[in-house]
Amino acid sequence: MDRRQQKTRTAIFEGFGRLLSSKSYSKITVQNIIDEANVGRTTFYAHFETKDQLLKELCSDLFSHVFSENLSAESTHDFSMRTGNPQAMITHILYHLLDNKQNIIGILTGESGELFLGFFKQYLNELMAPRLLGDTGSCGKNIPYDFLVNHISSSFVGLVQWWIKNRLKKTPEELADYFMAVIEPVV
Amino acid sequence: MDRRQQKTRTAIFEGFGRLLSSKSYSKITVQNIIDEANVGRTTFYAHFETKDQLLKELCSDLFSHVFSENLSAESTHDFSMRTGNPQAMITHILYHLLDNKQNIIGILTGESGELFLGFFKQYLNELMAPRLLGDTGSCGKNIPYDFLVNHISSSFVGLVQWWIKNRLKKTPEELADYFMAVIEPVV
DNA sequence: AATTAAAGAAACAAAATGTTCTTTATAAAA
DNA sequence: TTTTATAAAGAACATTTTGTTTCTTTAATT
Repeated sequence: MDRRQQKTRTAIFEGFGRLLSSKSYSKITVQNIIDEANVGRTTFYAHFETKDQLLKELCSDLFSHVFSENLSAESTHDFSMRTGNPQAMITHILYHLLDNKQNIIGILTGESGELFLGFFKQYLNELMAPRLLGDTGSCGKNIPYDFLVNHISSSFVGLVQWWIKNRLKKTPEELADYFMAVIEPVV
Repeated sequence: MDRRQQKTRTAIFEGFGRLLSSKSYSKITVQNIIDEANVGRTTFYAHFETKDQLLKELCSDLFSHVFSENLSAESTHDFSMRTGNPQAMITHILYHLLDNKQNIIGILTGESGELFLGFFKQYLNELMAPRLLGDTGSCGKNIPYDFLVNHISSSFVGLVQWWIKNRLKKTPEELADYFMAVIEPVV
């Protein structure tokens, strides 16, 4: 793919990311993005149909990265999280949120954090929650399986919200402990 | 207060509510609201500074109603939910969501449901979660109290999301059972 | 019936949107 | 290198939305 396209795409993502940590999604205009990314108007619309589309693609980028390596699919060689060891998996995801070159925490901290966590939850529903639950579901208590999946995802989103609200004053390891404590009885 | 103001305010709320069940918040323009509510432009701006302001006030209206009667504060004479009996409390809230003349389910079902559940969570944090937890916190496991409060609120929001996603194909009683099953070990 | 306050209509500048066209720069292929 | 093709920039445009203003009409309170 053309290097120019790559550069433009990156510039837009980065500019958008910077804006998102300083103002809310709904208040960000295409004009702002154009100015911040320093690209032409035409160029923006050549890459993204709308601001909403940009948002979606950014989320894909962000979260597919978070869930990538080892975590998704069976491609993993890391036996520590192949079966069991949910603790490791959770810590892993949280570090991924922290780590990144991209601006995930910045974006999540901004006014539109909730919006992103909405997308995040979709990924959790597909990639994390089902791996925490056995195929079994919980305690045979007659609770729908997808209710439990949803519960775990919601709880994880809640965890992240709490973490951010408390200005990251906890390590991923501590958080994993908390999470397991409230979720373990279910899985 | 002047009846005219009341009528206008109601007209705007209702029109806005109708719009919200058919299109997403971000795509709704002030012009749409004006047309739908059938009030003058000037009138709208006399009542609400911005669309965001309208949103906030609508949420206040909606959720303060849901949490009102008996539920909030000590003003309750309903001993069934004064202490304990969380089951009753949850069922109660869920019925309130269903019941209403207002369009809560419609709004929650619309594209901006998440947005509203964000506001909803704030109310839960203040009014529901702390009453489910004793003053004690959980199992003495060294987990921050406000983490647990947040966990419960997140879980409840998740429950409502799941309920809506499944087109309300569960009774509040059933949902309360599910909720207690996943949350009881914590409280 | 007189006073007060709200609603409605019309018009406005400013900003944002999405599109079209031309020119310039950059990458890939020969 | 030279050629070819394609992406980006820039400018201009009609539309739409926004938030305000001015003025008139209508309804409530006293």
